[in-house]
Amino acid sequence: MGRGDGSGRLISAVGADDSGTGILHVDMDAFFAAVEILHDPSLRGLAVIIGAPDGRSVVSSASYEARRYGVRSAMPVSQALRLCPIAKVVPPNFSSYQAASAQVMRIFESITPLVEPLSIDEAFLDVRGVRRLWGSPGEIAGLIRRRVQDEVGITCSVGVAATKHVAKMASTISKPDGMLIIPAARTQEFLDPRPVGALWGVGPKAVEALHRRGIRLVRDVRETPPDALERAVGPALGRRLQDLARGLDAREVETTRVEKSIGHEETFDRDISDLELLRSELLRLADRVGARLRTSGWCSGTVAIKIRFSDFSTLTRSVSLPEPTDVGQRIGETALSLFDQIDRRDPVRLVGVRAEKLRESGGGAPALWDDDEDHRRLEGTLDDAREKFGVGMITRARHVGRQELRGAPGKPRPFGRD
DNA sequence: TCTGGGGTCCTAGTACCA
DNA sequence: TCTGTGGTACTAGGACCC
Repeated sequence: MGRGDGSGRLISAVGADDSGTGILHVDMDAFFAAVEILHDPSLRGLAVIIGAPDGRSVVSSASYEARRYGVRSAMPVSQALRLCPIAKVVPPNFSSYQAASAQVMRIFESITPLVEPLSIDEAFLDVRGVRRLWGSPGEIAGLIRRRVQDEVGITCSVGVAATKHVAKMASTISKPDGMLIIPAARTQEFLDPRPVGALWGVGPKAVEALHRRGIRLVRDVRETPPDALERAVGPALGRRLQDLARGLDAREVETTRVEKSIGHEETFDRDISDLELLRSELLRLADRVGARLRTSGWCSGTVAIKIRFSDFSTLTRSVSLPEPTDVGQRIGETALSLFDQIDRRDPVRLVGVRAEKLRESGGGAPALWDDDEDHRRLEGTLDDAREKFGVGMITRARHVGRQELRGAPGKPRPFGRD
């Protein structure tokens, strides 16, 4: 979803030329906020921010009324409230977002089997094979917008183009509640005047590197020699940008996705120096990673930990296991051994555990850690520590909510903000 | 002023082996 | 035996996405 406030919006007229297109990108508008407004109509027309009202939370979603004050996704809630003091802060309710998302995805799948969910609130659709059933891509985009509005009660924006990348750019520009069709023959005309930051994979660092070389527009990317571009942003991104700037994007709409890693991390209410508490948190996170591995039928070949210190510096450590595992206890022991090798110079604000190099578990391992006595003892120890130190509680509720969104490998990955 | 959580992908450095 | 080389695997860190 775009982070914009709707300024600079472009939309297509009904019946606009859609020749040569067939890929749709559908993106819900301010999805989390829209679902909250749906459930509480008194919020309609207000500046709504989705995020925890205290602690170190960031904005998960904001209504367009809040965006007009400069509020953006991923911004600390405290900063958002300074920009927009009248905003109503609503804690996230992930299960209701999941339910709305499932409803929307069902609409997509009733139109074409070629649906690629990108996140909880957006998807690519390939409608090239269903024209005789539903009409042209532009007509199908209109149909989807009407059905999402009528059946779910929220609005979405749709980009229609010949490729995924251009369709996604088009939906972003058409927000909110819009549709933009880019006929194949006019792709270059559409791309050329866009800023480089609009290209997929170009974030703040790449924008800075490109700007330093005078490359500001997609047209500049297209006209820059490949070797100069690769020197600016690296070989892989450089080559990709060459193609994207020319409207070349051979990626098909993929209906399945295999997860490559599963992890959990937690930021504490305030920074922690107590080693035993940090170790307890690592064990708890490892336990949850193991539980998700078993639910999904996967084993992990590598365990990684992430530690973020009070100065926000972050380090990761990882190690390959002699035998793949889905047992939380083993993952936890490995995480602790990595943790013990770290020079813990400063208080810690975040710890994380991740299972990588996933492979099928082949029958699945017994749940040694989730339900047994050791696990209960661990949680008891942790709660004692929390009581003693009074930290680390803010994100538990959010994690529980997120957990409900978690899918097995092969399902779309859910995202933390829309 | 303060920076979440869950992911993917890329790059660079290093180790190991033939 | 020592050195160089190329391929591969592993590890760490960072950028980016939503």
